[in-house]
Amino acid sequence: MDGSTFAIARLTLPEAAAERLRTLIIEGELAPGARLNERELSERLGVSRTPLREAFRMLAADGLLVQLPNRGAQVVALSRDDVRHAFEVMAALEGLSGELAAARVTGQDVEELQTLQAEMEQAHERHDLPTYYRVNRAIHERINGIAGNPILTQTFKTLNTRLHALRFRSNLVRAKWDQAVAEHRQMIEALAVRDGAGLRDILIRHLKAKRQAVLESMIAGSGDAAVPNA
Amino acid sequence: MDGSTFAIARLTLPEAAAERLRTLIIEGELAPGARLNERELSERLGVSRTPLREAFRMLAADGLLVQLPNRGAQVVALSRDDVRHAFEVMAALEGLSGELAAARVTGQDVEELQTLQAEMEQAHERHDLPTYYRVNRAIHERINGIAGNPILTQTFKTLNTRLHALRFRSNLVRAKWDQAVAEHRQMIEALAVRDGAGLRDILIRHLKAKRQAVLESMIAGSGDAAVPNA
DNA sequence: GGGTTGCATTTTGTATACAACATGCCAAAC
DNA sequence: GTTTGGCATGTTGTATACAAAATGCAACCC
Repeated sequence: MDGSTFAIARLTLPEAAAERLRTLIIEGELAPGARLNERELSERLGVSRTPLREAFRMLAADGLLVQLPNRGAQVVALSRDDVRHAFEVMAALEGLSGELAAARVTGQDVEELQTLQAEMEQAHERHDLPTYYRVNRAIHERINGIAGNPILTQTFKTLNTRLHALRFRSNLVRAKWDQAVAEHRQMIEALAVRDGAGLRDILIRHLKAKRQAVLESMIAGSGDAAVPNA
Repeated sequence: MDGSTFAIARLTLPEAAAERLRTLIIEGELAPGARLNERELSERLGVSRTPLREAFRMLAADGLLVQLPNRGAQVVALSRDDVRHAFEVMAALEGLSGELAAARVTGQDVEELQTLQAEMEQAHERHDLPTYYRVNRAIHERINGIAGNPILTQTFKTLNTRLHALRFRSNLVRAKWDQAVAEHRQMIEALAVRDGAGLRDILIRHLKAKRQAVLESMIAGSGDAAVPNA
């Protein structure tokens, strides 16, 4: 047996703190560029500074925070270039994911995806954005899972989390939404016939549209970030 | 001015500790699967447990350690599947790197790379393995730099560091060495004529050969790791 | 007045004491 | 003989005290 199949997930305190902070960052409670005071935050979270600092390290590894020596942590402010670069890498990874998934997909996988797709289209029709996002995410995670490469999944997830800190969800315009739903249908069709190259292309196109949406949601500006993020 | 141009690099204590541990792991001083006792290690490194724990978090993010709740940290033991997965992702990233580099390369870049290539071939001829590795690494970093995508560079580096923990350097056989040098020459030729697709293919082939070498250097076994690494 | 220097305050960095948890052993019960 | 429960020991987890560094302010000098 797996051995960890029945293990109950116990979140350590630093993990829990990191999770909470991640939410606060993604929801914009902690704004990009904001400096995080350790004492204040530890009181707000009801945790002492030691586990909080470990949480900082984890988030810094995720790219959500930057830590400056003797000057603490601040929330990253992604530049337009950062977004472009992240999407460039994510496109390559999605492409790989598509090829692998097409090679390994089973009939049952396709059925499950078609169910999800139907669910998503219903949400689309009744303008249920939250459900749409949830199912959308589920579909992508499913395809990633079919690809069967945990390192790929994890690498992709890290980049994705970083971008989520931008909170670009808000302004999804109708035309793009329609397009995204259509692309999703194409994905599953490509998967069903195991067309790896085709799926690859669709995923990359899909991601390019997403990048465009993210960039448009960002206020205009140069490629400079408000905060160093390397 | 840049502002940080004259800044002297001060390594924080956790960073320094992480760096030292990274070396110890890569050089095999700390064997895969080994459990790291905090008190003992902190004494050996002359550092208290607090910064050491932050170093652990950093290395865990790099994928060099796994941290089990209430059971401390252990050095990861990569399975053959892990290696396969990592190379799959790295190949996709290298391919992207090649395409981007071909699109952005300048004449000066090519000249510099040709100098490095000559240096490498000399090292190859006099069987100077350490120099070969150093220049080899420099060339790859150079190409990665030309691609001009810091996120790509960093993602790649992380995966590379992970694999280095395997210490596969030792058994490089003659035939493979010759082949690697030849492939390097092809890379630079492809770059010189801005053949992105060509460079992409060469880099991916190059990486596949490397993967093969790494897998052969690992003792035979199933895909299972001695230590959970997710 | 503009600039610099030194001090007070705030904040981060490190060490360490204490608490919680895991592990191995031994004895007792079945 | 095997299993279970409790205990002793060691190791990790957390809080906190103290040290070091950065920051802001005010006095001082030119």
